[in-house]
Order: sequence, then structure tokens, then C-alpha cells
Amino acid sequence: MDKKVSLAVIKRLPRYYRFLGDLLDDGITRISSKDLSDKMNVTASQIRQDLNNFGCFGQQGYGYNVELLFEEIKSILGLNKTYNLVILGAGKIGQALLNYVKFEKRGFNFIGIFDVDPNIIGTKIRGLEVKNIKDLEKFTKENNVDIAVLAVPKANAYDIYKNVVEYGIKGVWNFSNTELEKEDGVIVENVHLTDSLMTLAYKFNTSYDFIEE
Amino acid sequence: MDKKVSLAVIKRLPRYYRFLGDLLDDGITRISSKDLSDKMNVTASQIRQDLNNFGCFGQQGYGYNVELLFEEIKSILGLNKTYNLVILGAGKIGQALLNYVKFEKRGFNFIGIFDVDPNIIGTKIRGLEVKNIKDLEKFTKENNVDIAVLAVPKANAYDIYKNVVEYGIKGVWNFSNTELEKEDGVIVENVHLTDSLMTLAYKFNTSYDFIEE
DNA sequence: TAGATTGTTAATCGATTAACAATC
DNA sequence: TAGATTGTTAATCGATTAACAATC
Repeated sequence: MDKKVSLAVIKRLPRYYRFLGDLLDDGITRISSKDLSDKMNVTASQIRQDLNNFGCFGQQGYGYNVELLFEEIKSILGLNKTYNLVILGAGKIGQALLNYVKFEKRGFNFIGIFDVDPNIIGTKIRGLEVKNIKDLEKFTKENNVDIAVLAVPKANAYDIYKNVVEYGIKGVWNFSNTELEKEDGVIVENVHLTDSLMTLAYKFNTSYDFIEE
Repeated sequence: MDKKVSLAVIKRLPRYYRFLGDLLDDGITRISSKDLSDKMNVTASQIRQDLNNFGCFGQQGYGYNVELLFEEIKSILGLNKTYNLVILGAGKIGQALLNYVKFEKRGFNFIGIFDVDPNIIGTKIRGLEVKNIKDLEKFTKENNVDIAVLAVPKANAYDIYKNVVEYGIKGVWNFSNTELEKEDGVIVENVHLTDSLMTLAYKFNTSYDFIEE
């Protein structure tokens, strides 16, 4: 596929996937872009445009086969593969993520959790022993680590990120409240909880108006 | 202020705020849009356009006073006020958020945490006793609750959201993996962790190309 | 077949970038 | 004052929406 897909489209894919999953659960086998657009509060045009970035999954006069489309999007999102993740930082956020079973159901497997705190190192969380972060390099050599979950305090984030890149890990899910500079071939996905809360605070106040999503 | 500000602009504000805070920490007192744009990897034009949605904070020939601009954005984001939050769902995510001290530093105070599980109700987390979610209505009458943090499983999210709206809470920070329908006067800010991870998975694979942020 | 609905091209809308006069 | 840099208008770019021929 030649043409680059815009990030706006990509970010809508998980939402399509979620709605199609719900339709499947409800036993609905086909849906038109119009009906889906009513459900999702987007335009039918946008749905068709979005999907046609990846292929022709519909049929004139019929619409889309729900299961087929669901599977297509699953595959586009890369959810047919499995991923090995390590959690860096065994604090509350790291633990919370490790305990969230949904991720494993979708093929994101946590194979290691690391920390610097000697009081935490050696303890077990959900059957996984917390390792010393100094052993991360060795661990990455012995295991195939796809994604590092950065759940460390802001102060340590930069150094640990540098290590992660050095050890050859290609995906970073960043929960530390910092900007991580772009590195060639490394994908960073940020979850800035503080930013999200600030956006909520902004909308909460009426001093300035804003355009609704 | 008349003209509506686009969501794209609003979502950039926390990032400006973060960078200006860093500049302040570094003792930098003034900055031009050009210099800031180099640091932030955006265009100087965009910075000036964004800021001018809210006022004229700069000075020709000089640039922007860092502290002044920092304070302006703080005020625009509504961070001069304090907010009372309740956490609904005392699972790992709820606990992780409650333990994240940064939020309190910025004026987001957790005044209650609720759950349905009798084994958790009554226990204390960070000095706060977990209450029965059935007591939420009473609690909202006796306390001024601004924001409810929805950290419950997907299955319960809809009902609890309905209650939250009914009790008159005007802000919802939604961590449940569901769509919450729009209600008049209620602000919902979603944190869809699963979506974020899927986006990472997409980018991680090279089968389709994409435009970088 | 006739009706429905796609895939796709064209039109519109909005957001980003460029340019520059105003002015500190 | 001269240089720097803003605020703002105009130009460009991209994304969303509308329209419709193709076709199941």
C-alpha cells in the first residue's frame, strides 16, 4: 500500500473495532455505513473514506459484513499477532496495568516487570517477580521484548527511555509525564493523564467556549 | 469571548503549559515563539495563533514573558481553582490514580472513593476509607463533588454513569472502556487505554504506512 | 429487475502555515 | 533609532462531507 494513512484515521480504528465487536455480540451480521454512522455519531462518508484507506470491504446494495469487517480491522490494527511487554516501574500504575487482564486477552502479554526500589524487587505481582531494572539489558537479550511500558517517575523517564532504545526495544507505551524525543525506528505512544485531566478542567469551566468533539 | 476555540487548540494547551513550566524551572524569563517552536517541534505561527485565541500575551520585539504566559495558560486551563473528585471503583486503576500525588498538587483533590465489593468497602487507601457506592448519592448531597472518576468495569459503567449524572456531578473522567452518551451540561473526558495500545500496535507494524505526528 | 449502498471523485470546510504591517 | 518579534490577515494544505456513477 502506497498512500500514507493519516493519524486521524488510525486513531478512529479502535473505535470502529469496539463498535463492530458490540454488533457481533448482539448477533448483527450486516450493517450499512449509514446505520453504523447513526450509531457512532460520525458521517457515513467518513466511515467509507476511512475504510477505503485499507481496502474495499463492503458490497454495493448490501453494506458490510460485520464479522468480516471486524476481522479486517483486527488485522489492520495488528491484533492477530501477540506482543511481549515489559513494565518498567512497579508502582501503582505499573501494577494496575499488569493486573488489567483485558490486555492479555488481546495478545499483549506481560513477560516482565522491573523497578529500582530494593523493597519491591523480589516481590511478586500477579505471579510475576519484580526484577531489578539493572537486569533489563540481560532480559532483553534472553527474551523477545516488543514493547516497554514506561511507568516510572518523570525524573527517571529520560534515562530509562535511553536504555530501552539502546537495548533495541521498538515500542514504548509512555505513562511518564515527559516528552520522549523521537528515535529512528522506535514507536512512542503517549498517555498523558495530567494533560487529559487539564483538558477536562478547561471544558469544565465556561470562561472560554469550545467546539465539541 | 465570542469565537469558539477548536478542540485541537485546547488539547495543545497542556503541552505548552508543561514546556513553560520546564523553562521556568530552568530560570528562563523570556522566550520568542520562534525559540519555543524549536523546542516543541511545532511552527511559531501555530503557537502565536493558538495563544491569540485567548489574548495578546506577547510583546513585539521582545517575545513572551515565560512566567506571565505560564500563569495565563494556567488560568485558561482552569488550574487556579481546586476540584473535588470522587473515584468510582477501588480496583487497581482507581487506587493508582488516588496514589498519584501530582494531581493533588495541581488542585485535584480526591475526597472519596467508592466500590461495590464488600471485601474492599471499609478498607483504607491512602488514608481514605472505601465507601459503598450506594452511599454516593448521600455523599454528593453532603459534599461538593466536581468530577467523578469512572474506574469501574465496562459492564457497570453505564449504570454508574447514569447515577453520576442524576446526582448532578458535572465532570466525568472516564477510564472504563465504553462510550458514554452525551448529557447536557456534563463534560466527559475519555481515557481509552486499550485504544491507545491498539494505536501503538498499528504503528508497530509496517504493513500500512502512516503520517507521523 | 429495482432498490440499496458502495467506492470514489469533487466540493467544502477548517486548520495550519506563510507573510507582513504594526510596534515594542 | 534599528532590530526583533508580535498579532493578524491571506494563502495553503489537508481532512471532512457531499454527490453520484458503478454495481451488487
